[in-house]
Amino acid sequence: MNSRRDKKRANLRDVARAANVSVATVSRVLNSPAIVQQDTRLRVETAITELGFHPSAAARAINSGRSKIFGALIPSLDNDTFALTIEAIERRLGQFGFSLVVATTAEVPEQEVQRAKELLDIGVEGLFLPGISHEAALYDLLARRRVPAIAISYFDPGFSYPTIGYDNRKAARLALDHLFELGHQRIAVVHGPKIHNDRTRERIAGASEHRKDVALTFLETELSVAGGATVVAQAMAEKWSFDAYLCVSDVLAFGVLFELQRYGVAVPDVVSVIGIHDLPSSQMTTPRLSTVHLPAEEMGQHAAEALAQWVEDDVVPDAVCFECKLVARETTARKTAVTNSKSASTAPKHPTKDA
Amino acid sequence: MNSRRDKKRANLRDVARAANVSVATVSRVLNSPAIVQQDTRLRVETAITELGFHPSAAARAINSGRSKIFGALIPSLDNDTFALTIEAIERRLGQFGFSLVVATTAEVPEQEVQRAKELLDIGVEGLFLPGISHEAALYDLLARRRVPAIAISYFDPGFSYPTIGYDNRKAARLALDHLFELGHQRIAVVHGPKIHNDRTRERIAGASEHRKDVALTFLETELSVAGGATVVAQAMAEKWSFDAYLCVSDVLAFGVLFELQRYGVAVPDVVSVIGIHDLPSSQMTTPRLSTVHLPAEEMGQHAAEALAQWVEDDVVPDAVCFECKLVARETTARKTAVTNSKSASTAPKHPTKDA
DNA sequence: ATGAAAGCGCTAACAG
DNA sequence: CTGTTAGCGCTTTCAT
Repeated sequence: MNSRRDKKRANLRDVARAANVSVATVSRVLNSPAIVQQDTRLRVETAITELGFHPSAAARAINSGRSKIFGALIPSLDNDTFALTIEAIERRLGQFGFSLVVATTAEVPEQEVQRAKELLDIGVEGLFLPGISHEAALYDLLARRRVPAIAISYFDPGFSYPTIGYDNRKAARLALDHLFELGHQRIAVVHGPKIHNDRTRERIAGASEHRKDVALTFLETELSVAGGATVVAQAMAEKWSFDAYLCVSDVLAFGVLFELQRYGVAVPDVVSVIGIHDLPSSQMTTPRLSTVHLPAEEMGQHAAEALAQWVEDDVVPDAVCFECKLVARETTARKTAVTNSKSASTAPKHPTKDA
Repeated sequence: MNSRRDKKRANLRDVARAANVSVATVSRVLNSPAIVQQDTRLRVETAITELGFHPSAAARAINSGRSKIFGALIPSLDNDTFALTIEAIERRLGQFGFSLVVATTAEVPEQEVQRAKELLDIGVEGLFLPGISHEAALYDLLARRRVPAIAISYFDPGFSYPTIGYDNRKAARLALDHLFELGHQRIAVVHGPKIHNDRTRERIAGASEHRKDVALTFLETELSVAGGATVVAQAMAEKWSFDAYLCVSDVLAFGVLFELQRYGVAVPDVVSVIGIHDLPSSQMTTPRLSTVHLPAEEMGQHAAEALAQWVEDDVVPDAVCFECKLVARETTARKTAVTNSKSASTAPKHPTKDA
């Protein structure tokens, strides 16, 4: 039978033989063509193309100890939260001759460790991790195997690994300040699970820091569009009344916005909604989502460069904090004096406890 | 200075020495533990853990000729079109001990070839490609290097590589039939660039096949939410009047829906909108998007299994066509007898030419 | 059941 | 400038 693996690839020796040179010379035209004589080089090059020779990455890796592969451990590609950043990383990495293996962890810590092991086993030279709160086992692994890692989407200059991200507290503060300035007082802070997600925790903390006269109600839900919708459905059912929803992630804001509209609550006339992230889709909702812009692609690019330089030149990257800034679009507006809402919230009872 | 690369990892020899056995034995406990005696195995195993030994993937690859890595060439991770599928592939692949390197091509053919080369150079054992229309250079590459590849999101049992996907024509036909049955006659078919995208072409073809009494206007735009919005903006400006928008991709449908709403055009009362794909977000818009469901994750899983089996057992996978089915939600409704639209379309002029 | 030794495809001294 | 020769870390006969 004619298997795919019938004839084997040409190797250095084959090329050397065909070009009548030594393997070393072939290796040279591959790696430093400049130092080999014009005609020998040409001879070798034709031999290479004629034999359809391609150097084996494995063999190269075994010698150099370098795989030229990085790994990224992310919860999911589903919601756009990491997709943009991953793509930015991948693109930039390509320019450095690195490839990226993506491993999704579904935000399950044990799976994260497991996947990290697999990545290290295939020989990745470094890792991108979201945030800094991970299993001790993960950090043990990294330390033992001396694998460089960069925490992204998070900033903490004091952390043992470089963090390249944004000030998540500030992002939340910007959003809250905006709502406050518009006169909103009773604000629902919608967020995903705090556990295993330091970005979420930081943003919640940022909102909490706000010392002014606002009543904050923290509502935890699944980190998804559906999760955002759930929160609103609950608020309507319980007849909670909020001036505004501060969604700690755009993804949640989408769900909140859509569900409010489903209930016929006018946004922003009756209720304001703001997110954090500025995903591409946030410009496309109706009304367009107000949010805090996180420079995710810029961050991805920088993280890629930083990790590449780290393993290439052994320079440990500095922590970097990218500025986030308010993007006030159409889902936030000044609070109207009288709440002449056609919404279901008839009893403006204010909840005081987390859901 | 204390570089990261100071002390080197333990290797087989180190373990062998520590356990007082030969390297062959260590290799055996690694690969076929059953055939080595209980106590020697234990001795070796403790040595392994004590030295923190981890086999080098590169060395293993060089011997086996197997990298246990696949590659995926996709246009982008940005819009969700491939994100779900990629994630499904990645997950399933993990269970087979394979990793996935993702390379994005921005739908630029030359870049696709370039990225494919890079993937092959790092030694991927197989490739996932969207659809079947790619540069001849890409197929040359695959043929010359004898790399298995599976075309996804597309179905053509006669194609030289296995296709695992859906009947894109049928998907479009389902959508169009639905609109027709609701009484819509003047239909805008919104699609991304036909060039380099056979899914788009097939869906357009599927819509065109419809032999009944409908007036189809094909509108090409960028394949993005913004692209969908653009089409509507243009239609409003030109005062084109459509009963319905058949968007060949949910992504476009989002843009169309949002922009119609921005213009105050009631969906579905005045205009119906339908997409194709059934992305997660399509359940979350207001009103919820009618669409044709494409089982993207199922497909991804199957493609992953198929490619894994192909390289493991040398069985060329069969082409598989996953069923797509109409999901009539809230953006499509029966055409009202009188078009009492509050939209800007005052002159129901019907365009006859592509934009 | 275990060991010795020959590679796998390539890089990197070291000679010349 | 080019060739010779050790390896890199592991798998795999082939003996024992």
